[in-house]
Amino acid sequence: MTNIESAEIDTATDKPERQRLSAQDWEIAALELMAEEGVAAVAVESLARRLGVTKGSFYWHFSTRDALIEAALKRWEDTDNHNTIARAEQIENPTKRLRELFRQTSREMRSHKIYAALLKAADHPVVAPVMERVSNERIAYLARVFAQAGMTPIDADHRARLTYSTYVGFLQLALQFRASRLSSDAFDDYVGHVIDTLVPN
Amino acid sequence: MTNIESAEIDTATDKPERQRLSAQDWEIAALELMAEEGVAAVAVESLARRLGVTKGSFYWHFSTRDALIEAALKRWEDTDNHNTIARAEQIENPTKRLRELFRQTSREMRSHKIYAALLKAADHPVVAPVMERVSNERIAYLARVFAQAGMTPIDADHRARLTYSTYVGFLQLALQFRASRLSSDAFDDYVGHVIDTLVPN
DNA sequence: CACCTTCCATACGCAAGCGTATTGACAGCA
DNA sequence: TGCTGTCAATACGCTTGCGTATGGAAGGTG
Repeated sequence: MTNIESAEIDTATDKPERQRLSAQDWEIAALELMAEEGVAAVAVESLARRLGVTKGSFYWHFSTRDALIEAALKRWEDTDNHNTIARAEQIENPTKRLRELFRQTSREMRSHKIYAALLKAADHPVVAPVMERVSNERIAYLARVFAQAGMTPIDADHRARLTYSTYVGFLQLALQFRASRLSSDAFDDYVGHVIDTLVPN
Repeated sequence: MTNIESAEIDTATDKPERQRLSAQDWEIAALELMAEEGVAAVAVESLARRLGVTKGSFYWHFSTRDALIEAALKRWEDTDNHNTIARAEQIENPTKRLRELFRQTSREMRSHKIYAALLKAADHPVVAPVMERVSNERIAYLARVFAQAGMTPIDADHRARLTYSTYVGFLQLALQFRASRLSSDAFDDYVGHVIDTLVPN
């Protein structure tokens, strides 16, 4: 309707960006929404509004909603996810590496928010395999490091599972209801306690 | 239509129970469905089908869907929930009580399934306060016991949070994707490791 | 037996969400 | 300038789920 003007004024929502969109744009927006409001909130028309367009655009880029979610998760798995382990891998000493991994994980919420959102939607056929892959990879990695730190294979395996459960549980408790939300200092203190309890020696 | 016969034959689904329903029946059925398929699956018409009636019945007992969920959760909180702590309370020695609490929790899935379902729906305005209450109660209880077992107040608090996170995380990992599902023996072994790691002495 | 209360069925309106079909705008290139 | 490919708007149909309105059946009670 008012397209000639809107090329200049262009306040679909209020952001002056607006150009034609690519599949990537949709995927990124989907991840953003997922982090904030969960997988269920990633609805086609809702996302479209958010991007200042209509469904007509979406279905040009993706054949279906699940296709978008799948693509978005692939992107997340390939980027946000891989880096986490890769960065820790640089530290030689296994024990130190574990400590650093803990502290590192306790910051940088973005990727964790997405993981928490996926956790709540683990029954969804598209996210289930992703979660299974990611979680098992991480647990296996932890087990390797615990073993390197001197634990027996079985103990390392158990400790890895325990540690990862703690991580998952913490995400829920902290992100969901801000009830058990700690102050920054108290939080560091808590992380310290966790490290002392779970990391050998 | 075929009501005269159905009083005798009565196979709405296949269970020969069928009588007129009470609010309780709906609440219990709702909890059952929640445990199996999550809060989102608790839909009025779906539940009605499950009970062999129609919505007409439901809206006589409850004014709204949320009212049902609220009532069901209240029931859960009052029964399933209270017993857990009460039963452990009988053991004198704090350390032994903790061990027993762990082992006890590692069985009897029913109530835990519901808790896991609630966890995934913690953003729902009706379940949020329930979860907040229940979780905080349990964490506070754990902290008390850890303190009784000889830890300093601060450490007891941290350990309680850590322990409860482990519980929550385990629920997710175990119940959601059967990926990291263990055999019965291996599971007992794992629980042993958790106890050794988290329970003092 | 008449009647009232309790429980339930049926039919409807409404919103959200997915997916389809069709048409339009615009950019780049011939 | 006209053609073509890319991205987007509009309008539609379908399903699911909530809630309402209204009438009917069945059991107890006077």
